[in-house]
Amino acid sequence: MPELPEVESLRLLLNLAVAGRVIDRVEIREPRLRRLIDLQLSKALSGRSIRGIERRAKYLLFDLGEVVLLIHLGMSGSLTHRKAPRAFSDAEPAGGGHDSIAARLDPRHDHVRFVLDDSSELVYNDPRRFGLIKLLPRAEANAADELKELGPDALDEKFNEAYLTVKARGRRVAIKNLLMDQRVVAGLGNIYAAEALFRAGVRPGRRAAGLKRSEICRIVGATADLLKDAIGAGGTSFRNYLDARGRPGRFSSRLMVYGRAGERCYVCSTLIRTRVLGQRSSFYCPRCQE
DNA sequence: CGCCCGACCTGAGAGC
DNA sequence: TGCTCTCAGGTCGGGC
Repeated sequence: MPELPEVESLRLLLNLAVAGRVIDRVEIREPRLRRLIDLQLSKALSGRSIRGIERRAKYLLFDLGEVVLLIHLGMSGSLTHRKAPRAFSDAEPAGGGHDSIAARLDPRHDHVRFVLDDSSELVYNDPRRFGLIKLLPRAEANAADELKELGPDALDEKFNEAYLTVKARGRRVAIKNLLMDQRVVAGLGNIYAAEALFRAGVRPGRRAAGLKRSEICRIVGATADLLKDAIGAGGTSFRNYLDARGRPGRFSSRLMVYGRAGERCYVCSTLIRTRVLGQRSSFYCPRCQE
């Protein structure tokens, strides 16, 4: 699901929508995510104000003062901000509502609702329940198991040619798998690893250790450009990702290889191929990528 | 340590 | 229509 651009787009919208608001209460309808949600969450969060929202890799960190709320969307999670639920008499006539919010989200998978002091709510919806919602004491946030091993953010200056050169040294894994290893570089998933390699002109199956200096350099540059473009477009909606307003990302139409097996490369018209690497489908153009 | 694989879940789409 | 099969944006833990 959401990779760095989707989470970052979400963070920006949520900061506008809910920063400064106070959490009145938290309703947990389904605590069984990959790990059980702490049922004391409501008690621990009620009355706290949301100072701001940060991002590390694909994790959102809600700054609540003494504590930090860590949220990961897994493969299919979304977090949408909804205005106060309408009174029954205001409801849309049957068949009326079309465009709006979360119309595509199945309400059966609204697992957690954070009700705010203006009666709006933040709803966590996640059909596959691979996500994570966890509370951390502020002082221990950086040492949390989920965060302590993360490499530099893919948009960070620290993710540069020298760094990737060192990390690729002696590594026999495919470069795509290396890019998806969150301990090496944080934020890339299956879509953006494939897209970055297309932009860099490097095949996903190439062994990391066998890359030329110039290729490493192009991968780093392509990754940064790609992520900035994707964030600017509000991320990618391949299946059902929706942003905080319940709208799909606009980067989907700009994917060059992901999900395009058998279609023609937009650059050279060669058929896009697919190959499984590390149990994930990889897409590439055999002509544009060496 | 590096690497590979299955597990965790539900739903969409393809094929019969 | 309905069944069965495969696949899906991510981790995590175990085995070698």
